[in-house]
Amino acid sequence: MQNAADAGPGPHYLALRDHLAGEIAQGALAVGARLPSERQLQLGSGAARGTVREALFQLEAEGLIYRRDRSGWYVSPPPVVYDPTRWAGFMAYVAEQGRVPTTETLGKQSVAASAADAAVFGCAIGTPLFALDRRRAIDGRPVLVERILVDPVIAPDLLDEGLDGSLTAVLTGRYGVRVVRNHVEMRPCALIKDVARALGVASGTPGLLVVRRSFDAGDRIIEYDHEYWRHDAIRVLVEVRTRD
Amino acid sequence: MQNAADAGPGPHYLALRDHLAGEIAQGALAVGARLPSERQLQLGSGAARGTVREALFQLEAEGLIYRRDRSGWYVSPPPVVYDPTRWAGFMAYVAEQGRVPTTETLGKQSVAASAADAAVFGCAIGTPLFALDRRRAIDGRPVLVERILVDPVIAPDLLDEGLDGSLTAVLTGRYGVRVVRNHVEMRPCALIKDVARALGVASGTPGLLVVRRSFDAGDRIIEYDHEYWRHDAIRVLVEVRTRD
DNA sequence: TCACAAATCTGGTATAGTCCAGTTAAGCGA
DNA sequence: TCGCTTAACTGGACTATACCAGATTTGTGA
Repeated sequence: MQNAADAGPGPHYLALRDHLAGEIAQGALAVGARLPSERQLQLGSGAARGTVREALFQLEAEGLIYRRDRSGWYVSPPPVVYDPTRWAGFMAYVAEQGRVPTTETLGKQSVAASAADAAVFGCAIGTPLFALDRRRAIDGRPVLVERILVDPVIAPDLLDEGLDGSLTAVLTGRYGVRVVRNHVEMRPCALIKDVARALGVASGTPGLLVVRRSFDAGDRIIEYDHEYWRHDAIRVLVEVRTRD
Repeated sequence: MQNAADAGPGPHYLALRDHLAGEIAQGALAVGARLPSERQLQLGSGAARGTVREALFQLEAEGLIYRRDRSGWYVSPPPVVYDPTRWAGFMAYVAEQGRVPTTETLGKQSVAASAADAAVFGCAIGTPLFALDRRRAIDGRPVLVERILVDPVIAPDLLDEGLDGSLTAVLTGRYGVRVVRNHVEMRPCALIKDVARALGVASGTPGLLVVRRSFDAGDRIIEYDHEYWRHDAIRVLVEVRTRD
């Protein structure tokens, strides 16, 4: 009854959402700024903490804010634009947009192909595959974790390489592989378990799963990649000429 | 302490999530089936209702289940695959996948161009534009609402046409327009207000916003379309040859 | 048999706490 | 001034209720 967070007819949490969204849009809360704590918002709005959190979840779902566990809620930086029809690696297209990309290798190992993997690689279940786990950040903020599977036949010594840069560059330069076709699939998902931990987000945070397969001229699969993105870090853009 | 919904070390709601996800995967809960009510799950799992809902929200975020307001939670049907590089309209690609598409016109009117609209159409703010609001469903379940803006110069009598089918067909057949380029942008969003109401979902449900602009050979904008999708109804797939 | 009214069930919203485990900042001693 | 300990703070998880309004079902009367 005392501030902007009531007014409207709808639920309280939506009114608080609108209020905060307005402050972000007007710049009263700048990019990267920390919002007042949940308990402060609670006092300010007169709502219960659960209601305040409801409003914050909403803003999070829209990509306007994000949380840092036990630290606070922050205004999200703008997303990077990802164009699946362009064959540029993460390091390239993030830098192109004036942001600072970094890559960190979390692990590299040989794993046995699961049933799903085997179907993709056209091999038997249990066949050894190289698995590369990486975490990538933009301006120091982790935005995705990925697992890339590569057939050892294609790159026998891959695990000995430095893989904190562009994997594609390694495959092309060291092994002479040429990717000519890309198959990209996207769907919303929830970030849970290892993925959530690696990104420093709460389990259950919404995300975007990008599954990418690249093939060479002989239609041999080169990379099979699962990327788990923070949903607010990416915007997909496709520009195409009509083919009919 | 009495059923599968405890066990693990993590939070209770994740354990319950895993339990339900398992039942869906195994087919114990079939597509379209209704889950037990929140209060029943509460009794079955021993958790508080808020905790049960937390698990349900998680599954919803992953696209496994959806809710019908004040009716219950249901297992989601499989998503349709949307390929932005193919120039096929909704009616076409949904039918292609063996599903039944329907379109319903919610309204058609002339509106004044907003600042954003004017930038896209290259016209002055306030210039009249045709706005078409539609709701589209798959197998009877509403999956998206859209607003399409069209320049009256291109299709002067558009508002008199029947628009429950393919708008593109009308523009092509009646006005001789030929789309040669498409610009598609996607980002996760929250479905709120009118959109949420039109889709019959709770305000705040996660969704996917698809913004589409189509141009003709003269690079004149033909359609400017905002599609608000239920996030679990769509999967984006892009297949491209490398161009570098 | 059919139409309508009432009781019941369902999710939606909201309150008011509790306890926990990391983060962060304050304070103090060397 | 620097480094460490400690206290305060923050979000995460959870419980236990309560009331509402729309959806659904049940029951009843015509």
